[in-house]
Order: sequence, then structure tokens, then C-alpha cells
Amino acid sequence: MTRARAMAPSATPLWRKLGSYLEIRDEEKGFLAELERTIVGHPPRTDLLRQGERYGDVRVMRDGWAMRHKALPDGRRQVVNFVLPGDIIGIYCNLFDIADHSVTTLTAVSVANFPPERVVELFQRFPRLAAALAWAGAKEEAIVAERLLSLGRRTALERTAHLIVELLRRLTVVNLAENGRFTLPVTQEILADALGLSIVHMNRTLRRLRDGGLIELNGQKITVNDLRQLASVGQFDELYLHLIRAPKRLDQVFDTTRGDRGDVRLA
Amino acid sequence: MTRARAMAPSATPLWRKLGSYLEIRDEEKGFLAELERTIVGHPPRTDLLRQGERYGDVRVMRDGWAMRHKALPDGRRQVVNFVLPGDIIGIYCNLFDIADHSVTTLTAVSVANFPPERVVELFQRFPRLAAALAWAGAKEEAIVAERLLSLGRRTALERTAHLIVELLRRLTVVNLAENGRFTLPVTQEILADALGLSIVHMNRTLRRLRDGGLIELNGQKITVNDLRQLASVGQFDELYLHLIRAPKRLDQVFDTTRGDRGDVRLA
DNA sequence: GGTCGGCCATAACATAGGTTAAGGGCCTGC
DNA sequence: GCAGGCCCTTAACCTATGTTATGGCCGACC
Repeated sequence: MTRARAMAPSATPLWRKLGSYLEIRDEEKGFLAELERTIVGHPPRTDLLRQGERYGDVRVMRDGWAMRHKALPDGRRQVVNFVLPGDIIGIYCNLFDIADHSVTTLTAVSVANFPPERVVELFQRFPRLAAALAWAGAKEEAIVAERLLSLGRRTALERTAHLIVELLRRLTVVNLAENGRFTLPVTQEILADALGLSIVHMNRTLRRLRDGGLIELNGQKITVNDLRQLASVGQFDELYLHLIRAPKRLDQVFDTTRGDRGDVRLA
Repeated sequence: MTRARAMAPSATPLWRKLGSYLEIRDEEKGFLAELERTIVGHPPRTDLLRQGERYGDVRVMRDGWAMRHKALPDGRRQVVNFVLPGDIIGIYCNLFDIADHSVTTLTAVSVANFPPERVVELFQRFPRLAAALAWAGAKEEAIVAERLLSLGRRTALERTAHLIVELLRRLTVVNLAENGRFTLPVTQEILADALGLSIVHMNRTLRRLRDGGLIELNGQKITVNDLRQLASVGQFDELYLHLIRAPKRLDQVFDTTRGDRGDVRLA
């Protein structure tokens, strides 16, 4: 674990995250910057949070990949989601003090840490930011719900195609993919755990996608050759797309809602 | 659709919901009561929200059951969650105007309706309530994540056992179950859609649970005869239990956090 | 520079769960 | 009181996916 300090404030992950929902105001900037003063690095394969143990600080992923996963007592494991730059870990730890899931780094990672009381402070002092945070959480949930649909009703091939498209989209938003090409720092076992498949079947399924010319794999680089077809195989839903690249509507709603009286007015 | 008015404020669903996270203060009571002035009834099998269409009002389930579900273009369907009294529908519609999922009533239902702008107002004026709402959302997500674990890594028998235990617990909290007995207003087809199974296999699996003496079914009444064993079959996690009956810790956190300065202090 | 361990790959075989088909109970509407 | 529709149930069969086993590659470590 490495400690570092500071970074150009506008390059800050939380800023970028919340900024995708509304324009950050001057008075909010200082607070955000303070939240992200402490940057910590972790090597790959480190647990940032362990199922059954206490939550620590709230963490904002700044760089690198991690995974959120849950395990059954007998060791079977499900990866719930991949944690990408800008994502937040353990934000609701004020409520649940024992974690019901683990978060493990996949690559070397750098995260911003702050104590959970700061979240409460944020709710008290910066309602706009609080709303943006809550909205970000809702987006997360939508992604998990979509994966639930995958596991429940999509075949192995469809699931795999869907996940690849999802990752490509999410990574594109944070500039970590271009021309359908990105780094997938993940073993086939982890992919299998994300998709509810056995490792062997995961391998078979990737082979089918490769043989079909939809994707290419070399090492940890994956290239999507035919996004349209891949999205169609995965029955990728355009609605769900909106979630990934969120519309910037919170500003408007806040500006047209009178917070000082019981009265409400629309734009 | 039936319109009605008012109810004893403390029996109000949103009140009960948020009240499970913190003590509602006098100044907050009026606002909550106002939110729930409009009560609307709907018959069974009505869509309260339709995937691909616009969100309407925010709704708080007051009475009855509904389901949140998503469908693939070819008709395959996944039930994401069951909506029980106290649960909230469409609270983040300020952000996503098109719904990525549907909500359909299972029984006759009564809900409290209010316009989404009210949520913004709530964030601005009542940070404590806003936090409680955000926390409630996080709890929802934890339930969905746990179901993801089910679909990905539990067998049909385990999944089914797990779901029954989960429903029993959730219903017990809202006084809709006693002695392990509750009404499950749901066809086997819907259950299958919730668990990612075919209807035939759903039937087989329920039969096994009945033959094993773990549960009894007659009509829509289900009786859990051996909760301990059922929970063990479903590998029901005690951690996840905390989520369902939430600890009342938000009060403390709010009371010990100085919202008026950059400074934070713990109890 | 050999060996050990992690990961990928593929084949052969096993099975949980899907599909199709058929019948029965029960309600609802005419 | 009969027809049609919805739901539950079971049987027979099928297939997508899981399991076990084996080998090869490659990078890390001594």
C-alpha cells in the first residue's frame, strides 16, 4: 500500500463522476477536493473489502480495475460487478457496518479514501452532490439488474457478448477503450464467475465468439471486431445504454425546484 | 384506478420505511405526510411502469404486492425483485426518463403518488430523509446482488429455498407473515421468472421441497415448516440478513457529524 | 536452466435443467 | 351446465452446461 498526495482537481475521479450528473459549483469544488486528498495505491489481487468484515473508509476508484464479489460458504463465487475508475466502494457503510460482499483489485489500483462521516456531511451541506451520489448508486443498481437478466434468461453466448459490450461502453466513457479495443485484466475463471458459468464453458464460449470473428483476444487485450453483431447476439438494450452514459439533467431539476418552500414548480 | 385520501400519518408506508433508519423529526413529519396525501388503488395485473416508456410519479407501495421485471426483445423475462409494502418505485426517475424495467401489480394494490420534483425538494430541505432514502436504495441493491449470487451459483433447489426464506423475512418485518406462514400471490410461472428457471422445473423443485417436508403449499398460502433447514438448503447468509432488518444507526451518525463546518467528529 | 504454479485449451463424459406433450382442476362467462 | 382459459402436475425426452482429466505454454523463482 502506497500513499500519495493531491492531483489536478478536475482530473479527480469523484469530480468526473458527479460532474456527469450536474455542473459542479465553486462552493462544492473545495469539498470534493478535500475528499480526495488522500490517494492510496494497492497492488493487484488485494482485498479492499472483505465479506464478513467491517467496512473501512469510503473509496473512490481512481485508476485500475477491481471486482465486487460475493461467496457462498462452500466457496462458490459470484462476481457482482466490475469496479472501474470513477466507481465508489462502500459508500453506504454508515448503515451496514459488516460488508456482505468483497472487493478485490484486479490490477494495481489507486483509490481516494475518506471516512464515511464525510458522506453524511455531504448530505447535510451539499444536497446537489448528495443527489448526484444517490443517482450514481441507482445507475449501479440498474447495471446489476441487467446482469441479473443475463444470468436468469440469457444463454452463455448471449451473456458473454452482452458483458463485453457493456464493458466496452463503460470503458469508452472513461476513455479506456478505443476502436473497440481494451484491456480486460481478468482470467477466464473470473469471467466465468461473473457470468455464472464454469471455467470450461467460459472457454468454449469465448472460442465460439472468436471463431465467429466477433472478437479477438490476445493476452489481456480484447478487440471487438463487430460491435453491431455482438450487441445483437447479446440482445443489448438501448435503454440500458442511457444508464451508462447518463444525461445531465440534475442541474435543471435543481434549478427549477424551490427548495425553500413547500411549493414546487416545473420548468 | 381508484383515488382515495389520507390515512393515519404514522401508519404511512414512507414514514415506516424511513423511520426504520432514523427517528423522524417533527419538521420532517409534515413534509412526509404531504408526500403521501394522494393514495391511488390499482387492480392486480396492472402495469405501474412499463419498460421503454416514461416514468410517471414516484410511488410508494402502501399495500399489496408487485414485481419489478425486465424483458428481452424475444419475450424472455426476468423478475428482478418483488415490491412489498414500504418499497418505492421509480424514485430516480429525475435522471432516467425512460424506464429500463417494468413494474406490475400482483394483487390489488394501493400506492402513494407524488411528482419526482418532490424528491429533489427532499434532498434540498431534509438531508436526513435524503440519506435514509439513499440507504434504502442501497438495501435494495444488496437484495438484487444476493439474487444475482443465487442465479449465478445456487442450484434450483437452493435458489428456491433462498427466495422463500428471503420473502418470509421481509414479510415478517412488515407484519405480513406469522408462524412461517404467508400469502404468496404469485403463479409458478412468475416464480420461475424470478429464479431463472423453466416453469416445469419450478414445479419439480417446489415438489421436492414439499416432499422433503420443508414447506407446505395450499393455494397462495405457503407455510415454512422447517425454517432452519430451509435456510441451510438455501445457504442463507446471516450478513445479508442485517440488510433486511436495518440497524437504526443513521441518527447517531447525523448527530455526531458537524454539518456546518468542514470539520467532522465521531461519537 | 530446471521446476513449479497459474492459466489456457480441448476432449470425453455426466447431469441439471429445458422442452414438448398431455391431462386435470377450477373459475368465469355465456 | 358447457366451453374456454388459466394454472398446476407429471412424464418422456433433449441439450446446454458442468465435471473430470490431460496437456501445453509461460513466467517466476531458486
